[in-house]
Amino acid sequence: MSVTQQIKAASAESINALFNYTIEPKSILVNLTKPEFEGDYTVVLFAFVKELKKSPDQLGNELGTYLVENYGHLFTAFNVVKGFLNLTINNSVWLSFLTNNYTNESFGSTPNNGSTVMVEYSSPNTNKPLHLGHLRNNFLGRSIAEILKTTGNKVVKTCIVNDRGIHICKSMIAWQLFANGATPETSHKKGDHFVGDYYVKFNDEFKIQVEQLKAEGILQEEAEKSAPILLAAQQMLFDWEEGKPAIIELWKKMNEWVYKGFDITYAKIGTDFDKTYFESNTYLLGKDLVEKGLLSKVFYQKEDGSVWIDLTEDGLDEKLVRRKDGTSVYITQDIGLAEQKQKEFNANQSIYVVGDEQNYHFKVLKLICQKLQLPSADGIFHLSYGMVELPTGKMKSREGTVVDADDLVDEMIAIAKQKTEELGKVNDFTESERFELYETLGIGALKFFLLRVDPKKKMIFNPEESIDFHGFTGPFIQYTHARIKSILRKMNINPETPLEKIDASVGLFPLEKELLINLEQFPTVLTDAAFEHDPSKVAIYIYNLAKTFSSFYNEHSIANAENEQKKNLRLMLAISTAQVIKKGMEVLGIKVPERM
RNA sequence: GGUUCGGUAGCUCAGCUGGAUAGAGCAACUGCCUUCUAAGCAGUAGGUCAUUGGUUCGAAUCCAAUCCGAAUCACCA
Repeated sequence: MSVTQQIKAASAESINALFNYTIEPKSILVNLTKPEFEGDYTVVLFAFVKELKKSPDQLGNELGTYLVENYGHLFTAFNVVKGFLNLTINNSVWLSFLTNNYTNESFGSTPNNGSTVMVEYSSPNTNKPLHLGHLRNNFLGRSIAEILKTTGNKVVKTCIVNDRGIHICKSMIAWQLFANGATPETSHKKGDHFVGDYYVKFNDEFKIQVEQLKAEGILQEEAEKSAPILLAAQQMLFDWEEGKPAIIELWKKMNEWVYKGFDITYAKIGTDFDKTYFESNTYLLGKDLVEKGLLSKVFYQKEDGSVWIDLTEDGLDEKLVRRKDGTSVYITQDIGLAEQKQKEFNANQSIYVVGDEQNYHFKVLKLICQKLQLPSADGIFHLSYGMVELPTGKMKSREGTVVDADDLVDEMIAIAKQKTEELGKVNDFTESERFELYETLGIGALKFFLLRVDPKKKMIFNPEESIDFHGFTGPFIQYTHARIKSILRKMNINPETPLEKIDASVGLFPLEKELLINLEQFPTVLTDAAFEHDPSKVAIYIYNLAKTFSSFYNEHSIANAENEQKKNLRLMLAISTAQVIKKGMEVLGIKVPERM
């Protein structure tokens, strides 16, 4: 039980004993005491003042007295300011916490809770390379999966590859028309970029053809529908669905190029999946569910044969689930895939990491699944995240305003290299050690930058200003870790080094206590982050921990502590901090170096 | 137009289940490397928490209205 929980429980018990009045421990508000007051934690009493018919001061004094008298192992002193009961925690609480956990690798983890969670993320299209938006998606998905793992869930990471459809055919037709048989190898390009270039090429050509048609007096709208290259792409999609061998072969070949490219990017940014679904295999799923829905009258058929669901009673619109020609639409595939996943993994929860532009879609998806009474329905959770925008607005692939993932990653690594070399700290590193460090720092800075913000909120990225390495950043935290490791190396301390038990009378300086209070909150932060599906909670916490350590480090010497007891205390604090930083950064997918 | 989300320091963001004088980082300015790594530390300055009204002991936080911005409401995915 965390210290905060203990305070709540003790307060509830005490109020019951003193006033014969029952309150839920959860309903008691406990905060950290503001620095300008004496004490560690503060119980806010206003909520109970009226019910207990006491003045805030009276209540505070009576409760404080009772707590110190009966829970002396927890509290040593109290004071009351207005309606705030400030409590000083017994140092032995902090010391036993520290000695019990400073080498405990599972500190922060929750035991297995028996539940299985699926996390679907990344979900790329195979017609263009990954961009900054995908990076936010990948980092979020990966991090949420790790957070859920450490908090006791079995996690299955999945990816649905959008490998078919008109957008794929667009790059295929452009390649046929303009490539002259060129391949990624002959043009020395990464496969996903190579294919993406033809997608751009399609759009360029499309625009030209539309202009030509307009010059011939055809209206814009009509021209956009009848541009020959678009018609060719549509024919190609038809041929693909028919299984025409030449088209299938081309489709396979081009997708292979893209996958090779993705593999390189994924390996670099640390993305992986337990199960990958391909839309070309799943797009027909859900058709039987349409039939079932018609039978159970969840769906209805219009005169033209198309099938719909009426969601107006739920405050939404009517939604199509099958076209009049019998082909299924996006939502139907998703319903089918949801059922498929349920059959395969029987998960308690299924999290979809998808941008907030699809909020409506997922609302509808969940609602339809519930109406169809699919067992997976209630477990559907859309982890909706905000778009990454440029100062000039939204990124648009067609207008070339996207920030390419590979370019950005390379740039970050290059900046890390430059900054590190300027500082001259790695002169004795081998070539491969250096390269590894630059990757750790560059990618760490990028991941932290994208994960430190509340996922729900859109965020702005300015390509003109490079991502910082100072302050509230990944490298600052990595640096804190490296400094601790450096101290331990110099003092010849390793994980097996036994440290003497610390006497309760040792006394704690404010910064030592602040560090302890911070460290003790780690498990709570992880469970909160899991509950909220919010890695930024962890990022902010780890930053504050590193910041507190830096202040502590500057104020108090470890190697030259006042006495042996203090030296051991500070060593334990340092070891514990390094461990929490490492584990916290790990769930964010960020490595921490031993040296930098 | 309907629905949903957002507006906090010059910039990027915390804080939002109501609690003490609204916090960080960047940028600006002052100090601190002969003592465990200065990617650091300590400090100064910077705010009408979009606006107005309401709820109450107490509102950045809850409610209403207004202004501004975004997403979405496809037989696209």
